[in-house]
Amino acid sequence: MKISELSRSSGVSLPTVKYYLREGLLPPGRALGRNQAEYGESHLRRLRLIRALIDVGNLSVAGVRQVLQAVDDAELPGHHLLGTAHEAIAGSSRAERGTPGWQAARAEAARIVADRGWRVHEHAPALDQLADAIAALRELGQEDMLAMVDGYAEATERLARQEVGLVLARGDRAAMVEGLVTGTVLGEAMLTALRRLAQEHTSAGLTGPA
Amino acid sequence: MKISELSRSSGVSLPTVKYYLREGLLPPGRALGRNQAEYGESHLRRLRLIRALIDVGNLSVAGVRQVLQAVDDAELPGHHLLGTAHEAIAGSSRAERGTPGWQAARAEAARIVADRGWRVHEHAPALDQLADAIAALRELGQEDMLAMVDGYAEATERLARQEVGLVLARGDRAAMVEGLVTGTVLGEAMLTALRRLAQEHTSAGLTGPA
DNA sequence: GATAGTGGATAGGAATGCTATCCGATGGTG
DNA sequence: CACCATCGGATAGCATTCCTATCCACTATC
Repeated sequence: MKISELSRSSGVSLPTVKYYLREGLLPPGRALGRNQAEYGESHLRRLRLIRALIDVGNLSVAGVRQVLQAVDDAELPGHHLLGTAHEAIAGSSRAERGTPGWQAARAEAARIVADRGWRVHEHAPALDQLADAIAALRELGQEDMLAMVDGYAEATERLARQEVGLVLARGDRAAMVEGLVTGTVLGEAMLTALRRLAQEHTSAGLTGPA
Repeated sequence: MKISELSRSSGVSLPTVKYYLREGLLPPGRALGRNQAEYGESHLRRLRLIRALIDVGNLSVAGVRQVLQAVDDAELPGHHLLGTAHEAIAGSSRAERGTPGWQAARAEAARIVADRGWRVHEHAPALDQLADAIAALRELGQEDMLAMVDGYAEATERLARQEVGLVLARGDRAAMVEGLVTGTVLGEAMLTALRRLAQEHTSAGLTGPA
């Protein structure tokens, strides 16, 4: 198919498709001439993945590129792909790191993980994010909220087992890789949406009107 | 304290403090003269909250303003405050809504919530976000990931009970309001960070090296 | 009474994510 | 085989967001 059809059937405007091509999110089509190229189903599929990551996953264009490069790297072990996805999701935190308070929070994050017996990369971006949140709670004098950490950890551990199991249940590597990325990013979107709904339901039941 | 001291002790640059004042995130200080004003502990506290919402919670300045207005509205019932916080977090989704596929996903989201017996506002932004994720998964041919929804819902329901309980355990309204906001926003940050760590641990155990 | 700092206003700037326009080449259409 | 839409490729512009810089007249303080 030509670029205009790719644009039409994906719902992404033509200038935007060109932009994604420029940015290397979308691989170039098969060149038919100096100014003609053909795009296939894989391009359409890729375009949909890009939109899902940007629209639903709130990834930046740079983050998407990072993820897709990892997806396309056939050599990369699945485990590293997950790390790449996490880095891309994480984006660049604006939080102040390096202050004594943050360092303490960071150590606390490492201890929480170690106490659970979780083996994670010591430079995992999620450790820093956890430290960001802990440091912020302490700074705001909301340390009682830290009591939730255990509950969060237990819940996420159980969920991670299901998620990883689901991805591994797929046969081939390509499907697993896509499942890993979508599961990580879109799963997070589902989880946070459901959390908000559960909060609303619970708080309505306890504090709101009938 | 004067504005420069407020800037110094909060770690927020002076032009940025002025910017937050302009934007109405930070209430003006008590005017001492034509060009002097005094700021108190409450300003420092508010400034820290602003930074936490922006840095850790990834809220936009507009979202922070929305949340803070609700926080300051002493009349607003707690339940509505939660809704405001959710709206501010949600931001403006770029996802395509209104397509038949999305409408179906939206109906599915409503059914999931109804099946659980959750009573939520029918226009809750989180319902749309859930629909965004469901629609994206379907469009990408990853419907097997939808099997996770039950697990997510159950986990978030249990967590929400703990969270709401924790906030209600506080005595006065002001503390509850702040706890609600920080619990919603920073709790989400903690939950997602822990989810990533749990995923990394689990996937390492199953697919990675010892 | 110099000087540093103040509130207030306005302008500038970097990053992000597109969108618009121009170009010359080409492909299908009649 | 002429024509006009469309193509790829490139460059420029634009809207938004979140600050940052500069200027100003004034004032508290040393």
